Amino acid sequence: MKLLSVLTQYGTRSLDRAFSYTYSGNKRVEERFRVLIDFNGKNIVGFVMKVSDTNSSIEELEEINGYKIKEIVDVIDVEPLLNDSLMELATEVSSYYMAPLISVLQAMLPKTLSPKLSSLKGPKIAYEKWVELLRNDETDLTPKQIEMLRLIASSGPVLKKDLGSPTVLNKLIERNLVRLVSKERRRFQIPEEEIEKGHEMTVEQRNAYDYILSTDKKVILLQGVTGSGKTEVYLRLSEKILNNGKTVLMLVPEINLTPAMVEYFIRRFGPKVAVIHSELSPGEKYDEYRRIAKGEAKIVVGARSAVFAPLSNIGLIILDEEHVESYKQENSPYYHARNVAIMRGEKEGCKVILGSATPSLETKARANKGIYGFASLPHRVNEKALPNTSIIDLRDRKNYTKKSEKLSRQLLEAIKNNLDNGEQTLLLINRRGYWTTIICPQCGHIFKCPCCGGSLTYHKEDQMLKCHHCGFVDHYPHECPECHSKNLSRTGYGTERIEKELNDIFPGIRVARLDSDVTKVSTKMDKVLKEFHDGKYDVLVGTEMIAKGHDFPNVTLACVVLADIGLNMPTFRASERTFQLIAQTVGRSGRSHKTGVAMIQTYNPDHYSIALGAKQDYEQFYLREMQQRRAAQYPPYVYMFVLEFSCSNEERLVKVAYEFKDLIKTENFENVSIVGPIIPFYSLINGKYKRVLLIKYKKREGLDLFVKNLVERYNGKSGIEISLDVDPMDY
DNA sequence: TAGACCCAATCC
DNA sequence: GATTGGGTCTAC
Repeated sequence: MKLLSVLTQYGTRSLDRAFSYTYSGNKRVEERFRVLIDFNGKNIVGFVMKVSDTNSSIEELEEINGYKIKEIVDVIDVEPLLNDSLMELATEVSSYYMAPLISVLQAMLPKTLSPKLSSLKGPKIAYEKWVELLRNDETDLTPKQIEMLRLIASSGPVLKKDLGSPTVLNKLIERNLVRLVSKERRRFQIPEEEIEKGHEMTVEQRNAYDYILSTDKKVILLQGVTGSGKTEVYLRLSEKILNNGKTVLMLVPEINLTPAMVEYFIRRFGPKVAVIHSELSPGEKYDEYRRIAKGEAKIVVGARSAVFAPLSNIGLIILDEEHVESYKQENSPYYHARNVAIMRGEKEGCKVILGSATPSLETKARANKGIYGFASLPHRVNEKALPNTSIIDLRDRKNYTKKSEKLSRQLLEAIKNNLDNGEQTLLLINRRGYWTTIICPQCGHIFKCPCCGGSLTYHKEDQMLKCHHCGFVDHYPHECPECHSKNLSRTGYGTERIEKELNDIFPGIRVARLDSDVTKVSTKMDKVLKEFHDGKYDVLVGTEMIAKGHDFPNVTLACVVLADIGLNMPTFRASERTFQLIAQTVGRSGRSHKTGVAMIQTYNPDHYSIALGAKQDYEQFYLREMQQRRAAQYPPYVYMFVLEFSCSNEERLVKVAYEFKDLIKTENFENVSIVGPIIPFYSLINGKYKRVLLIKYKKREGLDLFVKNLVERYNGKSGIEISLDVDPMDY
């Protein structure tokens, strides 16, 4: 009889431990298999951590351990889900982020392999039948049979369904000339692109390439301005690594937003590439996962979760646009792919490249300190000058015309100019919708989301009020629910209204809009981008997503319509985000032969993130922002844990949050400060109040375990839920 | 006094 | 995460 140590599928802190089960059946069970277990009267999925043989009876085992032991219901897998190296990585991630191991495993594995009940009703492996040649002997065959045999002989294994007549085939099988083989069908096919040779590298690219290969630093920041050709360096390095017989892990922020990067890799490396894509069906994801695990794919291109791709023998990990926040998972286990990539690099003994035009302060600070290596590409490949950028002060009435309160005189002139010249314009407004605030001027009622208290935005397209925070949707109100006044005041604007305004001011203008409302239909994004690229529109209005990674040669004007939106966000990264957004948008203009123009409209023209963003002066921005971070004690000067307390009883919630704070304080950790309990921006969601404690520290040892134990002890008690986020992006 | 409701304990 | 059992509140 076998004794199994099993994690349950429940990713909660109180259950972050193994339970004992027995197995006396004759299926293969090993570590890292999923098993079906009866847990407290319910069948759920468990994950085997350990298997041992025992000669004792169940009764004896129960006697020794002091608890009942059940037999598992069934074995699910026929081979382990993870290799040693990934299992170690999971343990490390679980311990760094203080998250239950099972929740890390669930985040690592594709849906169909995940240790949870829902994975079992997912699609199974798709099989298809192939016909394989055994003996090429044409004696005594009819012409039909010979024809088929020749086809199989000349083209290798053939899909059964491609062969036609099954009677003819059956004769061949009967005579032992061919046989049927079942093979896993790959549902996802990489589009066939022509394999492309590399470009000649510039001197700068060559230097970066040589440095990266020769340095003994394990993590290297590759800082290159937009258009400096980081991609070619990635491709060349990948080529080199592949030639050495190793594999490459290429991480991008979001596949949909960086189709160009994927295409480059496919064009250069063809079928050696596996793409992990958010739009793949679960079956397709599973197929790609298997193809990687079996070693058929040598390069994996994918977003955040691809950092856990089952590649073996990794020679290089590249994380492009390392500053982008989508690398951080927003729910448990709250991991950051950059950090996990570095952990994995260490484990695999390979280098990790972090690429960006505007690196995160954390990364830049480490590069400056010499913890990371540093390579830079300071010039655009085609030696094209950066666009001519102006900041437009929206406080100054001189900058307005009668035509618009949102688009300045200078901007309208520039758009007009571009229309006349047949050149294209990019307008970035980092907010969706038509009206963003709706108030009753009679009684002061503000339309807010009943679930989370966020403000409701009116969307003209479907004439609905929407909450961008929690997804709540309501009909558009024609009167105030409190005083029934029909005269509602509507202010604030987003992408939809800029689109409308352009159409009003320039009759006949061809405007396309791109934001997450449009891209809900998954094919829409590609379509709009392609049409804009092909010149079917004069202007593209959109949110952040239009500023990322695209190359529009005919865009000679790029404008941030309201640069202040991000500045007012309640996070210590507000300036950093604003700078990045501006720098990125400016970089979209004038990418081919024509020199571009960029405009930044703002009410804070003197703010350093805006002034320096317009100049694309990263180094100055870095220095200024580091001073701010130091003064306010934020990363990278300190590390942070964020504890979010949530409870339907506000009084009790506040009490526990203070209690918690006091308990940590009495330990007198060195260089630890606790901010709060603070009332977060969204402080009431679905009837649950929220409070947040911010723990800032320099040395983690001791503090981490103390906090973790405290969370474990308090979580779930008195109806209070506590979530723990290590290295949070906000606050 | 039943049943609604809340909370803490338990799961191998 | 889901279930259970005990304690307390509440409506008739």
